[in-house]
Amino acid sequence: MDEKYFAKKIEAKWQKKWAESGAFETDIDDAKPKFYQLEMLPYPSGNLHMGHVRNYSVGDASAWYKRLKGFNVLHPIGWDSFGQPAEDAAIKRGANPRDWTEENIKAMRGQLERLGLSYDWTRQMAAHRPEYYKFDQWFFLKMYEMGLAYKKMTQVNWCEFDQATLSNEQASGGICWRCGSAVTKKNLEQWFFKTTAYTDQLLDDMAEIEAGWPANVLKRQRDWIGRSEGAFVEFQISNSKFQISDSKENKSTESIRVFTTRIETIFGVNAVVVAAEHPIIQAHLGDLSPEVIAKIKEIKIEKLKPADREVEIEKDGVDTALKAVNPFSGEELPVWIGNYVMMEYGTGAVMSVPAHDERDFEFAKKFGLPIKQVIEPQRRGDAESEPPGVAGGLTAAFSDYGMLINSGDWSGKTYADAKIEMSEFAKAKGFGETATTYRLRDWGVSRQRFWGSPIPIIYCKSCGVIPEKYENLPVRLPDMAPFTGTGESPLAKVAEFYETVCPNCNEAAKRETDTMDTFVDSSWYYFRYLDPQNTELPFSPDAAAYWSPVDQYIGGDDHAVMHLIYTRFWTKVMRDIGLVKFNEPIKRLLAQGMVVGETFYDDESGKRVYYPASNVTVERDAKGKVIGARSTDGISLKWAIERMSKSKGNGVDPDEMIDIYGADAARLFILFAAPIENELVWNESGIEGSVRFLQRVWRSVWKWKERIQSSKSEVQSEETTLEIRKLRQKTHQTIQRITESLEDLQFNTPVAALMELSNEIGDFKIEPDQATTAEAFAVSEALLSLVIMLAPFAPHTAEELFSEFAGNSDGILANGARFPEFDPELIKSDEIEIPVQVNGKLRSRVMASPDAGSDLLQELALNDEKIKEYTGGKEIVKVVVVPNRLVSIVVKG
RNA sequence: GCCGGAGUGGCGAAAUUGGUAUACGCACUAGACUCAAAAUCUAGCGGGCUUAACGCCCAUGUCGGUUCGAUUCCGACCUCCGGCACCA
Repeated sequence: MDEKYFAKKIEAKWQKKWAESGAFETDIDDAKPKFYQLEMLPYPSGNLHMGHVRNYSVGDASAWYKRLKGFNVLHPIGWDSFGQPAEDAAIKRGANPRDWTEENIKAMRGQLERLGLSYDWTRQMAAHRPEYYKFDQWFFLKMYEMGLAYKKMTQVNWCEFDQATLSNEQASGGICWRCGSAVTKKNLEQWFFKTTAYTDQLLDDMAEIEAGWPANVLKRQRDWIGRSEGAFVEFQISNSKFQISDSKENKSTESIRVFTTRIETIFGVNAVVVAAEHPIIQAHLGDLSPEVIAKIKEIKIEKLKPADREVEIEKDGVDTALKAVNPFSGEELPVWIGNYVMMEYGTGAVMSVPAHDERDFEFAKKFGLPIKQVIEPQRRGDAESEPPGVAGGLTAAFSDYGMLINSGDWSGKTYADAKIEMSEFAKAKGFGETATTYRLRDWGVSRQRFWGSPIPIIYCKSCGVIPEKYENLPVRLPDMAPFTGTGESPLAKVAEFYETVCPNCNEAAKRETDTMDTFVDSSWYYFRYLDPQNTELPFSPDAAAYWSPVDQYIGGDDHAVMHLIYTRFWTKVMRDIGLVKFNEPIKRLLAQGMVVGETFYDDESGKRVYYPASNVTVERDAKGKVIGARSTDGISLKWAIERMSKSKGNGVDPDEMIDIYGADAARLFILFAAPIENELVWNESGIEGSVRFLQRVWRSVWKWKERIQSSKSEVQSEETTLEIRKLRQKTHQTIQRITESLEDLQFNTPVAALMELSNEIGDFKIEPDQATTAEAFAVSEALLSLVIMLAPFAPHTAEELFSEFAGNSDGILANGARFPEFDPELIKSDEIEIPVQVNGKLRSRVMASPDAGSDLLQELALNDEKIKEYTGGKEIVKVVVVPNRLVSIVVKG
């Protein structure tokens, strides 16, 4: 060991040692409990960013901690390696997507290794490799058999000029992002996974994970699924002009079905409002007036425009001249088309109750439709619950609950009773039923892309849609395809790929040329780690039974909805296939905050400029709010906090960090700087503090190591001093604090605790060569505990220092070292300081034994000289004594 | 608009079931060492008033409440951040 701390030297050394000895390769010791520590896998862009460093530093700390606590730890990593950037590189530079991806993986693996992360690299997976995507296809076939994968026509954005499908983003504003021509909708056959088959399970099983998942993630998933309890009600079309003429039996079979959550307001309906795409409108296009047709077109075009969330869209619509009958009141109502009704939700038709729904109110006001109040507050005369402007007619919708009025037989009932009774009535009469609708849709998985798992389906002229046989998997991607960038699947141009024979009749047939959404890969990747070499199954049920579910999952909260819903869905499918035996794959989830950087813009040009933070002074107003910035060379700048990235010029390259400060310092700092769920504003100068801390620990060990070694042969003595007790107390308190924090997934406070212990060791003023055996032991205990507890945060430094104590360089884990345990006896003090308050204000402190009872503490407090000054000549009203905590005296006069 | 979350020094942040507010770090100031600088070490570091020993007052977004005692609990308000959004 060198007297000076050289991060580079020891980091390279230990990384090599770990790799050679397979230190982090997973093995199963039956005597130990298991722990599956998982972090979200990266996309191999070629560059690690600070968000990754944060994510993986936390995961690594957790994995190290659990190993030191005596768990069999599985801590794997892999690559989400299918996706658009590889294809873009192919389009732009003619790169081969596979080579491009493999090179990036190689580069990023190097970066991860330089961080010294304790992964079991033998279990690595990569989505783009056939041995992995084979099982995407395997799952697809299973789901097809189970009726969970199906094909249907849907509308996609289509550019006629480019002959290309466009994503919603690419079709923004109704204009093709590439050529500028108008976007049309095109019907395209797409494959779907039936996520909606598991909607209720996805909601109800949240109860199983409630304790371990952040509340806001569950809430967002709940909102996304959007369960809504209500009823369907049929409104018959009544005017003969629009009856379907070719209906032989009954001319009035046509009806509009609406979905409502407020059936009890049905006597207040003034119109049925439908979406412009509603089938009834399509069916009667020929019967509608030219004005109505024009309006429909207008509304449809408006809908294509990009949604601006800040601006509320003005209500628009038109009376179709159709009439429908309110089945409760018998009233004949107009049927309107409204731009605020969405075809995608419910039935694409609503009953408009302006008195009790804000949107309907706005619509009625604009078009002068009648507004009839049918609900009044339950508590009359209570100003707060009164509807707005009730005396002279409503001035706004009254959407609270209350009693029914103007509602025929139901007048006078409470909304809750009426809701139930009216639903039952509708069902009995055959014009309605209770219903639950959801916002969640089936998962469209077809992508017209090259760089994804091919969908294992064959189209045969005589047999139709035929799944590929299991023994023919994987359906391999060709090496290359003509990339036109038009959005049409490149595989459709590779005859060697799509030309095949029908597994059924052996006639010539054509393969599906779309590939799967990359979210498919990330839905089950962490089960592949459990059994990465399996060629028959995605993983064996036995391996899954031992390691899964995941004990701890860590990743960015941008995946709170999509990825984490898909993977929950996938687990339920795997359970139904028989691969796993549980409902929920992830016990505990930690959503880590983003790493952001300060970004500066030139005030005049508005252009982004790069300045190191040290060359910029940030200007704040009196309240401390940032109002601007100025560079040292006098240029006025605009200041912003933005997600770190190279293109924004606020990015920090992890390699550069490691090069300057070392991986340990970078990791330590990123954990120390802020609670893990907070956003972290990267700040360069803070990391130097971490380096200083590591150097101080290093020097302490260096200073004491010889004395500690020599003390090992000395006879232990019972002799003790105040200094020794103080140091040992701090040591054991620190062990307790760090253990509790890590169990609670806090990573910033343990680092602070390590620093405090290090400071305490520094304050131990005895020189090593004069230290007694007992003193040397106390220091040894403190330093050894410090070093082992440092391992989750700064493993290289910890390993190097530990080998000084161990006398060999096998490493912490190989030596069987364990996270230290604290001794509660040693945490206790002989004497503690008890604050004394008079009338709620701190006036003095008295020293007492921690075992001192209330009477003794009261006596000590009342006899304290300073306290006497405050109590003298006054009446003592009350004395509150909290043993071990404080004494509070109340006086009068 | 609806639903969450958060406001503590110059900055990132601590604070157990309500019990000594500001731990730890950054930045800053002064001193020691040095020919000098860096590094390191020592001391100081919420605001104010007296002082220069002690001490006192005010401070956890604002206002109020409960309590011997509130950053913590309750009510109202302000500000910021995040999610969702014509979801019937």
